[in-house]
Amino acid sequence: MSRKAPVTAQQVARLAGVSPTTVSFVLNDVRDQGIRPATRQRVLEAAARLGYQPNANARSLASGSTATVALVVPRLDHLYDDHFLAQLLASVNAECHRFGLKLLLESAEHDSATATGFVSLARTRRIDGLIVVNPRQDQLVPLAAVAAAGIPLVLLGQAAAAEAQTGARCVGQDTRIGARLAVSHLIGLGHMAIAYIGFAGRAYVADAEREQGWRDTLTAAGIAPRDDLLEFGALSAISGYQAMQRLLAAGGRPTALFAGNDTIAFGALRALQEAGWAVPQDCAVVGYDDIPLAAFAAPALTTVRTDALAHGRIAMQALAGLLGLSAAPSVTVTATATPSALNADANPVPALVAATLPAPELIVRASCGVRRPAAG
Amino acid sequence: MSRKAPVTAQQVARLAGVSPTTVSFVLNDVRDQGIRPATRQRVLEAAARLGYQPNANARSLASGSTATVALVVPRLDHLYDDHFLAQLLASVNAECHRFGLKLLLESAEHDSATATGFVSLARTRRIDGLIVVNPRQDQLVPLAAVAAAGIPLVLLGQAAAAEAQTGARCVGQDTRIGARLAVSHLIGLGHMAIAYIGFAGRAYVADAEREQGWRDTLTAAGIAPRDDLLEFGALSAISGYQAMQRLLAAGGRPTALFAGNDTIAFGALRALQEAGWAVPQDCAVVGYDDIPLAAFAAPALTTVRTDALAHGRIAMQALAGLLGLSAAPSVTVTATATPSALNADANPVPALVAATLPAPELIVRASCGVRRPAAG
DNA sequence: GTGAAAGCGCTAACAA
DNA sequence: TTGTTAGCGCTTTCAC
Repeated sequence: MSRKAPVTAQQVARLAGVSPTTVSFVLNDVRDQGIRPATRQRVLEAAARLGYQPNANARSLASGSTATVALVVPRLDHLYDDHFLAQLLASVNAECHRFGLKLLLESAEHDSATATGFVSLARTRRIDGLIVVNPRQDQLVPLAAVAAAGIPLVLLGQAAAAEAQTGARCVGQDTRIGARLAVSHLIGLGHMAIAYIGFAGRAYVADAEREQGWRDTLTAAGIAPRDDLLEFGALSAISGYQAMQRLLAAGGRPTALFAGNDTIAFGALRALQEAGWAVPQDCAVVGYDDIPLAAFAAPALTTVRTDALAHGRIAMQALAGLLGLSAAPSVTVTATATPSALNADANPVPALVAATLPAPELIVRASCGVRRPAAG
Repeated sequence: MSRKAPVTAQQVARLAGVSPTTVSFVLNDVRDQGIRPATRQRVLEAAARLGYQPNANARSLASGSTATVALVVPRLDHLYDDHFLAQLLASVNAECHRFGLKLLLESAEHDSATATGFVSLARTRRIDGLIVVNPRQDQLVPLAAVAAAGIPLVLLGQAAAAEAQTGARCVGQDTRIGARLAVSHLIGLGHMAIAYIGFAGRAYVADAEREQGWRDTLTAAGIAPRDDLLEFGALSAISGYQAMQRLLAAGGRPTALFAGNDTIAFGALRALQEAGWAVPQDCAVVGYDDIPLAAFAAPALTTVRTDALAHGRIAMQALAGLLGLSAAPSVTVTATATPSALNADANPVPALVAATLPAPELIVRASCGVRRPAAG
């Protein structure tokens, strides 16, 4: 069956015996036009009877806003191993809903530094604003240009420091804090030979920060960070497995490991086990992220929990603020469209993001050598 | 800084000394208009110099197509535990790129049965087509209406049977096949008391099928499926942990477990371990999905691998077929826009999806009681 | 080969 | 309080 010709505002207007303007006013809930309740009612009924749904493109073209935002992630296949990203995605999406916004998903993996997809998304007016997750260093310049062009932009996973550099709103935490939590706990347990396995060879800020946190905390405790206790994996368990094997082969004899993420920790646990090392007796292990399976590792994994959902939520709220949306969308009746996102004026009022990111938290389980508390 | 007034096709036309029409022809690569190479060149240069990016909304309004498709998932927070979904998302996105399409992400969790978001997406012309993942039973009627309205629709995770019922293209496998693989392997190892833990209380087709596969395979082998060896969890590890505890408490004394997914298997392993049961000696365990951590469970998890990436890829190819796009997009120069997706005519040629879904595969590791092959 | 002109369906001044 | 009238920026038919 072929597509039915869609119902237009014209038809609704005709059926209700009013002009298209009135239909537009009623359906967009323009209050200060003082539409008479009876007229309003008539239009609403006509729209409902015809099953009218406004054409989003026509609306966007005329109004200049799309009620759509983009979430740009470095690579979507990180989703396989990066639980933090999965949570981010889910919470950003949920928050979008609350603001009546649609979410366009974009991965930056195919973009060269010159022709970045997010720039084009913004310039083709497909979206009203965007959130960029963990931008690479070489993307900061094009991103600054996007921000300078007045396009609402939030950088997620970038500590506030980047705000001056890029002119974009930044939501993120210095993950050195989490690293400190993990490493100082291990130091407190008496460990001196604490290894670190990074997850991205310093390509991402978060990884570099975590390594720096490891260094700083050791140094502050009067322990020299040893390069023979430093290894790099990727995000995956297998990479952690291999990195741990290299660490063991190098002969540095770590008594504890701080893994850049939980998935890597899983791989490391296996490598240790295969090498005949008992965890935590021969080597304590601490991970990062508190993925759902962390509590189900053998032994259960001590890890640093950061609130990914809060990150996503706050980033989206910041973006909504830049877009000039602050309240939840009013629940509109029947065929009425989602409220259109109004463009912020020049120099939008800086969004007050009341909520702040909760501090990371160390979740102590069996793998670091303390008697295990309740599972989970 | 406020938003710069965007460059329009008019300006490009002026600079190139041609009409807007010609600009449109050149930039859309309209071949049969026989644009003179010199003119073409002039337009291209003007566009590049001005940094022209066509307004996507205007283009969609005029052409009727959006070059955007939606991916509708039941709930996005399933992403925390459902690795299959993560892979689906990544592969659908990657394939979108190849066709020059944008991806709108939509979760169906907020939709009541009456006002389904995907219906409105399609009717507001925000998208050219959509892929719906694991539709619920009560969504099939609205989905059939979408298909009947001529909107390109692919159902993912729905075996071909649903094709007649919904009028939509269905991409999926009967997961009874995978269940059979797992259960018959256990039977082959001599197990008679084989338990099953489902992941969704039969709410989703895939779960019901898996349970049915468990029943059928047992029955075919002359073993009566026992209700005291049947339990239900959710998708998560903790739910698997609890379900396994209930199974143990019920006293059915299973010698093997088939878990509805790997995450549940992780939970079950922990419950068994805490109860003092050795795996695989006292109870063999087989999972489903082959998540990246499956090989790193202790013991390494035997599991059924289905090719999620292929599912996503093929679904997207099917959708592209319905949209009348089949080739990869031509790589267009500089400022040229993405090729617009042409609407399929009435009664589009049924897409020939050459690629078929690979059959599920049993990955044998240590947890089912066979000497463990190489890790990974 | 190229241009003129008529929309696509909606919004929003400005009139009435 | 409502209707008239221009566009928004692009595509596309038809005439030159």
